[in-house]
Amino acid sequence: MSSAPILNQETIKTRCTICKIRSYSFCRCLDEERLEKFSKISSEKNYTNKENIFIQNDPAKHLFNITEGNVKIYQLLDDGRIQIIGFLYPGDFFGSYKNNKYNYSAEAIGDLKTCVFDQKILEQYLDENPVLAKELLNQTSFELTVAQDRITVLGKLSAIERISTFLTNISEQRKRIGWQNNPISLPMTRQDIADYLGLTIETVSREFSNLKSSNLIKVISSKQIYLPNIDALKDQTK
Amino acid sequence: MSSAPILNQETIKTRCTICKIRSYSFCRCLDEERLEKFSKISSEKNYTNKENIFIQNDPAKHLFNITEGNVKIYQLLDDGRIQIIGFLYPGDFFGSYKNNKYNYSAEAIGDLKTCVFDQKILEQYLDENPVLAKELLNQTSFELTVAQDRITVLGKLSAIERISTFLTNISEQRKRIGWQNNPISLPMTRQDIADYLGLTIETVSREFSNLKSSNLIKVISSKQIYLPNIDALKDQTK
DNA sequence: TGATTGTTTTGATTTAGATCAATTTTTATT
DNA sequence: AATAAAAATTGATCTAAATCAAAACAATCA
Repeated sequence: MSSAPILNQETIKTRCTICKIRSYSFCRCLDEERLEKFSKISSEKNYTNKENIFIQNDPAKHLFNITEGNVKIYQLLDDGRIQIIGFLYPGDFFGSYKNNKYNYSAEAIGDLKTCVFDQKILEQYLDENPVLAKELLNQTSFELTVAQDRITVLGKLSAIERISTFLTNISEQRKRIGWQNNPISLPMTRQDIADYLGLTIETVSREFSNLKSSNLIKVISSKQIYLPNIDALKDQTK
Repeated sequence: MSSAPILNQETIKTRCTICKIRSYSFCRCLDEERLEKFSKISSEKNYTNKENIFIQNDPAKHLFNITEGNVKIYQLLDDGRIQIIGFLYPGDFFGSYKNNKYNYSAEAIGDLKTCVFDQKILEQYLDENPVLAKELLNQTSFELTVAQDRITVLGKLSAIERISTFLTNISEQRKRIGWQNNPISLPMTRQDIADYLGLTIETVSREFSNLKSSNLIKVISSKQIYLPNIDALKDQTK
């Protein structure tokens, strides 16, 4: 019986060491030794398409890290209007590591695997491992610049500019995490894209058609888009 | 001659200990002893109305903390369109503590006093004082939620909703830092408000007039607004 | 004090994107 | 393969906010 916890420990240790997204996730700053401890304070949790991970204003108890799949985070207004704050990909974290409530709702797009941390335990771990606090600060600062860029997109860009920006950004994000960046796969629906860009589904659809007729995109399938001329597409983004 | 550096040191120490905004700024987490060291790695720098503190894409060398006055941070598109990312008030920090370039431009609104940190020196200090790293992480996380809320404002709210949200947010921010929260002073111009809310100056002006005729605001002077019924104004924000 | 300049307001017109309404296409189910 | 359900596209019309234009108001200064 005494071997059981050790086996378990080994299994947990393995989870982090074999994790495919570690190299571009916030845990990349931890060495082998620290990682072993870190494995123990996290656990795996999976979700299926459209499953809610948490909703806005819930008491914030967890921080999540995507290991596989995609997430949309969004805010709902009381009259039903929705604004998608962001689409998240493997290596991205979401939830809250500190605040008392979640600032947005989170929903799985397709099958999703996450690595979950209890907020309080993570905070303790941060105190003992300042290097992780600094890395989280780095990543949060980067998230902030992304959010600021989005403010400009929503405040100032036209529909065609928003969509061109969206497509080129996705292509760049794919390149960053070492995925195929052309053609790009769009895991979200056209409605999601509309709710992300502050447009209606009809406008998104029309602008996709326009880009298609100007040969700036090639719609392989509605969720597989080839960008024959990324530079020309970038010119559309102003 | 040997007394000069000591005097200087005393002066610098005094600067932090007598600082009026410390209680709501990121340095609030430091004790007396640490604060003394902290004083030495920062310096004071002042600006006048419309003076640029830095511009977007400049190599990021400094982090600034507002001790007195207001700042607008903004992004410029190449065709001259402008989006104001945020208006900053005493206790707010801006610039960059890590990234290689500034993500926005920063300009003084009126007379401005700042506390300036060299990025590299601050980063060293963070390594030695994890408590400050955690506090910066907390504040940056909060900034991120503010930016996310702004994404929803710009993506989904109508003109009248944006302006009502803007006014009630300012009132709440004033309350938070212990200032007069009604009437509120608006240090920025109507054009600035338009560029902040993704609207034109004409639309801002018209909606101010509408709020005036529905008795939801009282324009004491163009930059002094009284909110006779904040709850009713909040209803406008949806 | 009046002249000049900058800021804000108000009015008339235009337009980008929303809304309303069908189709068409894709995906899932039996 | 046929059917149903969901997602995406296309067309016609409408509208909130932009644009264009002018006047009113406020601040600065010689």
